[in-house]
Amino acid sequence: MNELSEVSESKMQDEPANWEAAREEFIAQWGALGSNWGINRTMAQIHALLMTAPDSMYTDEIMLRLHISRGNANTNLRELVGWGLIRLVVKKGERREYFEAEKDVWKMFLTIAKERKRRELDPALGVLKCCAEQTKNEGAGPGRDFHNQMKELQEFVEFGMKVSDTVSSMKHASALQWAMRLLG
Amino acid sequence: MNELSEVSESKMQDEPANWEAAREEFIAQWGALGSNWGINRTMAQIHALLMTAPDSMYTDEIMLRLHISRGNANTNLRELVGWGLIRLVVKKGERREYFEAEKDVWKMFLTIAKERKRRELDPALGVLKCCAEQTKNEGAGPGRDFHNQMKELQEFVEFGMKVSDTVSSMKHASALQWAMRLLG
DNA sequence: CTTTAGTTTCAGAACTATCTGAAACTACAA
DNA sequence: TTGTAGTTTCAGATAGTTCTGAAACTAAAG
Repeated sequence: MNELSEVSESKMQDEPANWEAAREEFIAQWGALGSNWGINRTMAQIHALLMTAPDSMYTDEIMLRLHISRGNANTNLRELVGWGLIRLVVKKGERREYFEAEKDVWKMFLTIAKERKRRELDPALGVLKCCAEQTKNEGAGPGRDFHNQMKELQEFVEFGMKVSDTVSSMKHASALQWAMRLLG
Repeated sequence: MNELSEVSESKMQDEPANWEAAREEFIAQWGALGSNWGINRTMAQIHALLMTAPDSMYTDEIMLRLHISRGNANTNLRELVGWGLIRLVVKKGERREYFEAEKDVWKMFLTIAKERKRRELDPALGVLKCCAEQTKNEGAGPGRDFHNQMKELQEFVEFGMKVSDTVSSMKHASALQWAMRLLG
């Protein structure tokens, strides 16, 4: 907050790795946050590392930097590729595989939203549909109430999914425009 | 799917606890889903149980029904009250505390959205702000790139929070109307 | 075919989150 | 004050998740 004064000098050349301190912090914290997000720590850390990497990196660099084992690095890199949050790059004349993160914030958001929908909404919808179906012939009374409740929840979830799909299909610009109208 | 035929007979009176089978299923599955949602299983199960309960219930009933210990029941009931997903009811002339769930879907959604924002967005924003602040004097180069990236993420998260707040402050009806416009 | 650099797998270790059960506590009533 | 019904707490047990390290595997190059 009050660093305005002491920071501005001695900055440019003396400490080439200065921003690296902030980066280190970011990687560590982002990893911790991963837990609240249902993403495991290593996966979040690798993502943070690659997101902030000036150049693409290969497995051993990542292992070294984060002090993790080969197995762990491999599993989580693959998982991240699966999500679409990082991609594999092959460099001409090089045998080993490099990885780089998607840096576009909107694309990142879409990827995460899609995956969360798949993991959270889809299975919930399945359960609700099944329970509603099983009780569709209940007459008046608690059975009917239960059925109605399942139905209501089902419709709500379906509705949410439709909104999510609509937003997902928007280009960044039009989403922004739309949101501005909502907020303004 | 093809149960239309065999279900319709023998339904109304013979099996008074028929819908209970579907309810049992719902409770079990909802509990399992809790994991993907960052909510622990017991908490999700208690919530499912109370959501589908015709009447309010007290601790011992819940313990019995879900086969959980008193400590566990107590902790998770308190947690649910904390979230605002269930509330404590005191019955005239009765000493013990009863619990009942909020059944309005929209209110439920708002409650969950608010809590998730608090647990997922707020801390992330903190990290981003801190990292952006620390590097605000970086000149051109990787340090500046890092700063810009943190800034971009920060703005995106803040934007998301604003949208979320706006939607949260809407009445169910107007939210619906707004969403229809988006979808239609 | 053999060597070498790199990738993948997996059993068990380490760690984390959740749950139990029993004891301590609270507060009302006799 | 003592008894009783109900609530809360918490140390240790259990279950679930993630990580390690080493061995098996793959494929390019000699």
